[in-house]
Amino acid sequence: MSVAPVESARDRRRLRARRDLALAAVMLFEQQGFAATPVEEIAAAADYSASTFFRMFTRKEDAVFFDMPDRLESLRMTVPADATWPDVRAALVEHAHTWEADDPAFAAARVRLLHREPSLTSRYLEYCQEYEVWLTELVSNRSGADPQTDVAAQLAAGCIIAAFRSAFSVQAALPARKAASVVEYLEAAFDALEAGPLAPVT
Amino acid sequence: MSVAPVESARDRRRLRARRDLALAAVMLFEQQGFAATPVEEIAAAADYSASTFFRMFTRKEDAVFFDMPDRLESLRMTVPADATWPDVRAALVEHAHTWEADDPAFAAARVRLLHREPSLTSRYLEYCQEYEVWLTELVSNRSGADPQTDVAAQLAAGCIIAAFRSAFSVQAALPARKAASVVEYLEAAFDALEAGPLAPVT
DNA sequence: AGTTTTTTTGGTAGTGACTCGCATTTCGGG
DNA sequence: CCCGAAATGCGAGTCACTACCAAAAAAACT
Repeated sequence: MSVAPVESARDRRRLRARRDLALAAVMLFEQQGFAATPVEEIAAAADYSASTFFRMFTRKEDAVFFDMPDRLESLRMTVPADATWPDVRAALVEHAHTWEADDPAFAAARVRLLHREPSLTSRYLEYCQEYEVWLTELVSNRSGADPQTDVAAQLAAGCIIAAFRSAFSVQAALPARKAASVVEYLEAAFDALEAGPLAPVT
Repeated sequence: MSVAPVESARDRRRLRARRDLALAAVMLFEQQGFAATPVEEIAAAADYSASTFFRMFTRKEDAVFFDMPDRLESLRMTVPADATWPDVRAALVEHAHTWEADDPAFAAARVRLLHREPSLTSRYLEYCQEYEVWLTELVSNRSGADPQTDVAAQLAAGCIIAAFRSAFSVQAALPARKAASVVEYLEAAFDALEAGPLAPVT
């Protein structure tokens, strides 16, 4: 058996298929809407069958987030279990940066699409919750409490993700020409979080 | 035409049907799981047809949250547009209180179910986002900014909902006998939010 | 009370997401 | 070059959800 974890030809083929299907999906969703685009059509646009689509993605929505599992995994591997807040902040900023580094236009289009289509928004929120669970564990490592029952840890994680989400949300709401990099909004959100998030309502 | 907004016999019948279907749904979901329970079975358990079920709820998941639209609406009507943070905090605590006031056992069971079943968790997160949108508008009223592009307002709203969610999450994680009222966890979460949510990770 | 009108309900048919098992093809390794 | 394993496509099946229609029930009106 082979020990090569990443660089097999099969893996490369698989990655390419996932990417092709994802690009086709995003394009079609933008043009005709999520509900109006059957999986069959997405698969056909990428020269695959619907069977293969569901072998690549467990759900129709997942095609749009084709790179999320890998990115989330690399985030998990990068940040040590005893990281402090500045570490986490820097890691998340870097995370957001790589997100749009490869193809800024596609990244922005996807963020906008994801905020327009309720089904995709819902899936997005599920991914955010995955981030939150990870962050909750990270935070509760320092206090030594059980992450499942530690209100303070869950609150901290939730607020960090709230900052994350607000950055993407604002970028998506701005017209393509006016929108800046997510990193800028994210830094602003983190600054506001550190300064006290309730400031504007107090 | 009638001007009576609430107390029509039709409305009462409708409310009762919704509640019966919801109770049947929650019970069956608890026993056999969400995916393993077809809508047909829920409807039959409440002596209705599947047609009627989908007339009452747009989605299968919505049955579990049958009282959410009303509760959210009453929250909107209660809190004035120029409310300050203490007002909002008090309103949300009261909101959480009424949630479990009628039937604490059912409320706790539902919260636990909702955290166990991914499909229900997803729907729950969508409702949380509705709260967030409302709070964002509330907060941005004070700053006068556009809620869609105001990072600070969205962050504040997200953090408030993070506190809300952490309270329910902790209650759901605790075994039925050990769990206290959600209000207690919510007050603790709000206190932590006011004191600075990043404290445990700094 | 009886009739008309409106609402509610259940049934049927249809679409599309998603699953499963199978036959065929394709591909990597020996 | 060949053999075993994995990838692909196909067909059948389940179920959520929608649209439509006909019958039953309730409300409204005389």
